[in-house]
Amino acid sequence: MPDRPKVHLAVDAVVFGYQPEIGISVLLIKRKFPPYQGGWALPGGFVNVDESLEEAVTRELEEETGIKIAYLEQLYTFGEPNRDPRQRVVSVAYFVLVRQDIYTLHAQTDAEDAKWFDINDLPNLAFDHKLIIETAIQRVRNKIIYEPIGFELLNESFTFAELQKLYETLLQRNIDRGNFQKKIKSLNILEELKEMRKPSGSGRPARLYKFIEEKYFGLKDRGDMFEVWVGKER
Amino acid sequence: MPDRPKVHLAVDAVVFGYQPEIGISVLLIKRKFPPYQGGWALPGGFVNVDESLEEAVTRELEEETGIKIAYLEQLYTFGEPNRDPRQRVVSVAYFVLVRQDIYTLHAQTDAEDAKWFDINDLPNLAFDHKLIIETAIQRVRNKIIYEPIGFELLNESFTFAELQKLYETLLQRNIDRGNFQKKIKSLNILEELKEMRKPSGSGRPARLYKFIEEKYFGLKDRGDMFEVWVGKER
DNA sequence: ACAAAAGTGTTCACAATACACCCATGC
DNA sequence: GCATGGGTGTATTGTGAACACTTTTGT
Repeated sequence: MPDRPKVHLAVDAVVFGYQPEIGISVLLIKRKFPPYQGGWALPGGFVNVDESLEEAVTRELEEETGIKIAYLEQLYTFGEPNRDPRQRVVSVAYFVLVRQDIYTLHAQTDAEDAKWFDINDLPNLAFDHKLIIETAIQRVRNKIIYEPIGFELLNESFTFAELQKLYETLLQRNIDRGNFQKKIKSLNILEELKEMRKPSGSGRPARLYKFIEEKYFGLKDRGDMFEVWVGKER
Repeated sequence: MPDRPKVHLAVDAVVFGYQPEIGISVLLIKRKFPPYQGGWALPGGFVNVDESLEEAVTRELEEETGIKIAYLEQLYTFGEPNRDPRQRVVSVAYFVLVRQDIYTLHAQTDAEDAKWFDINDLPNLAFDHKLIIETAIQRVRNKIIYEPIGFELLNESFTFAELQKLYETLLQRNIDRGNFQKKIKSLNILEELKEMRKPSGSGRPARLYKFIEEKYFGLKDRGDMFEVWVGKER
């Protein structure tokens, strides 16, 4: 193999979290070194020669933020020659979903170093990281319609109202309550729990449900689709 | 930035072609150098420091096969540490569609070096290229349902029968003739030509159509989907 | 009792499906 | 005329969408 200048390989992670009151957030870190020193950027870093790409992402996330991954998927590889001002760096971007209940980690983490940002209120970003985040948002919005990845953003048990609100946030549209419930129930991928969620004010308590991954794989194998339809409402 | 061992970056292309009598084929090259010398592999090669990933794919395809690209899309990045037996090579895979009418190029090309293979009858492949091809086939099958990429595999003008046969081949199912025609026509992305295609044997001549990209973008912007439905037939 | 939120049932419209029928050509 | 493939029309069925109604809680 001829000796030639080498291209550096990095991984970056777009980590999504969800809070009902806030919406979808992305985890960003403040850079300690140039370029873009002191600026906000995606967590990530260079790949070691002996680790897989997924291992590299997981390691970097652990090192920089201590986050727990609920779902990890390769997003896209960004390789424009000038995306890093100093040298040629190609970055394999991943997107990550984390659960609500461990979302509070950002409080434990050094707030100067790692912070959640509402996806509708992002700061200026280093490199092409704005483009990467936009790509990730698109992907999640598309994917949530035909694959049950939304559950990875909620607690293990959740109510229909919570699930619906997540979908409404992601899809940016209102969904009919009754139809949503019937549709999801017809997919038979949820387990009905005995517990209920007490309402904050008045109102009937809501039943809690749990996503059962095995049931979904059954669906998939039979060729049936998940397909949370795209309601016309609003 | 710390000095560290470098990862090599390559691109590979899964080039798809289509012939009604044969089906979907993939373009492979016979390797001239180790590893896997003399074995069949995807066209591809290392990325230069000053070129984008797409430029690298295009250049390598030009160099190795002289093919003309109708559609190019990034597929996935394969980065398992041992996918190349000698050193760490991460490969960004692309899939490419080429048109029927230039498909005959493979005859001009040195038959010892580059050849089309029916996707149902592939030889042993170097590296993890079998996995890459399988991933590409999956992607094309999914994508053809909701994006009009099928046209890139046909001539510029085509009949409904030809289009339908392509879809039946890709989706591996029979489609009702009348419903298919109505569905595609309702999308309003085709231009009706004056010419007809003379039948090979007996039968009524078929009208020729042309795909108009601008019309499709109109659809997309309005939020309407392309959505070649998945008929239940067969 | 009333408000509020959860959950179920009912109706309507439209689109996918199946399939019948007509059209244009070769032999 | 008949076979062959192209093209259009139509009845049926299934499902999304809208919305009304019932249930269970807090105040």
